[in-house]
Amino acid sequence: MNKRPELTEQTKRNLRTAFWSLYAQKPLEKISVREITALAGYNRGTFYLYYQDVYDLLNQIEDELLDELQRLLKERLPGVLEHDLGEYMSFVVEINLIHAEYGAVLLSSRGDPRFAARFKELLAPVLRRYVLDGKGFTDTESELLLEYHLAGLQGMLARWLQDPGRMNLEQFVGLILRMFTGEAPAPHTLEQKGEDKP
Amino acid sequence: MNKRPELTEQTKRNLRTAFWSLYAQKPLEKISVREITALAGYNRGTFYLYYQDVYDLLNQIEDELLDELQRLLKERLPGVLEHDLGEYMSFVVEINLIHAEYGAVLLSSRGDPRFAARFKELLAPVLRRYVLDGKGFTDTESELLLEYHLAGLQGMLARWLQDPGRMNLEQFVGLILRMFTGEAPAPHTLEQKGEDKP
DNA sequence: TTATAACACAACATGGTGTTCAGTGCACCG
DNA sequence: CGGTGCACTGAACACCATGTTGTGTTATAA
Repeated sequence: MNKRPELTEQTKRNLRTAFWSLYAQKPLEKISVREITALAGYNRGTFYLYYQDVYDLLNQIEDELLDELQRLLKERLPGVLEHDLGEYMSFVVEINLIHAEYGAVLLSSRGDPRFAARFKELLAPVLRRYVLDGKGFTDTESELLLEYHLAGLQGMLARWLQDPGRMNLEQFVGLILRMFTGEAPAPHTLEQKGEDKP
Repeated sequence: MNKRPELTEQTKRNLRTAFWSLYAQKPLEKISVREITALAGYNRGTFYLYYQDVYDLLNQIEDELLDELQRLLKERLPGVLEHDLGEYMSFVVEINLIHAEYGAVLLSSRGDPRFAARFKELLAPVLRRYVLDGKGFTDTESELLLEYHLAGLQGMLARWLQDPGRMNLEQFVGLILRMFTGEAPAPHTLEQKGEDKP
């Protein structure tokens, strides 16, 4: 089986594209296999050659995104300790910006809470180390504060992705770091635009 | 119609209880009307006398919770400005604790993102005023930071509700306020247990 | 006592699901 | 060329949930 990988990949991609154009419009539970294949121009049976059901299709999209995020992070930033948190978060945000079409939906309130949970799990180790470790928190305190930062970051990222044009990447990452460090509010360092060079 | 209000209310309650015991176990999309009525001991048609479908049932539960939350807040804390943020957040957390069985599920990663969004909208005005206003933030900055705090608060609350026994209410509210004020980490003031009396 | 609200029971058309299987067209390989 | 096999079609299948409807039964409120 799979003698023509490029053809099958194209078919899967077509189905995925069709699904996504529907998912961007309406909730998952109202999307049928019939609709997807009709939109993509395939027979309904073809869908089942590649996916078990609609949820499986969404899962595969999510898996790919998360895998790529993790892969890129490990590839370009091997050993987080050697880099600073700002560089790390910059890269996280950049990657999300590349796939903004997906992330903006999946992380939003119309999205999939399970995807958001997995996204947060991916960032948890870094935040734990940089934001919480060595600050003398109880285990319970750490866990709760970690959740605060993870959920907050995810929520703010989702909102920024809705319209990234309103604030540039450097300023946005600055906001993130400000929340991480618990710095006293000094927003005017952010208000000045331009002059991003160190 | 509705000549016997107490009976119909009991029936609706029975259906809701049956639904909830299913929702606590498995995702919404795998819960059928047949299951609910079978568990509650009614005919399937009875369900449609009171609810349009399963989503309608969930929505009614959510509406009731949010309405009660808003009602209690307005009733006991009329005019937020006259009270301090600590009192307000204490009360918010208390109310959530009362309905922990619902909130812990609805706000969790297994829950309903739309409910979480509505919950956040309810708290948005207070946070905006107390945490962000008058600090010189840009509109865009305010909106993003507000989302950070709302999402963070909601996430941390959801996690705390999973097992409220691990940290008492005062300490938990202390954590929340710490995040709001962006105070420099001084966790040891929280670590001391007991001595909750003022 | 009687009207009727609350609910049961059963049947219905509709539509999605997941599977199967014979058939078609195209690509690649000898 | 011509054969082999893969990707896909088309149609049918049984199954199940949906939402609705019509006809009952029962208990209670007036």
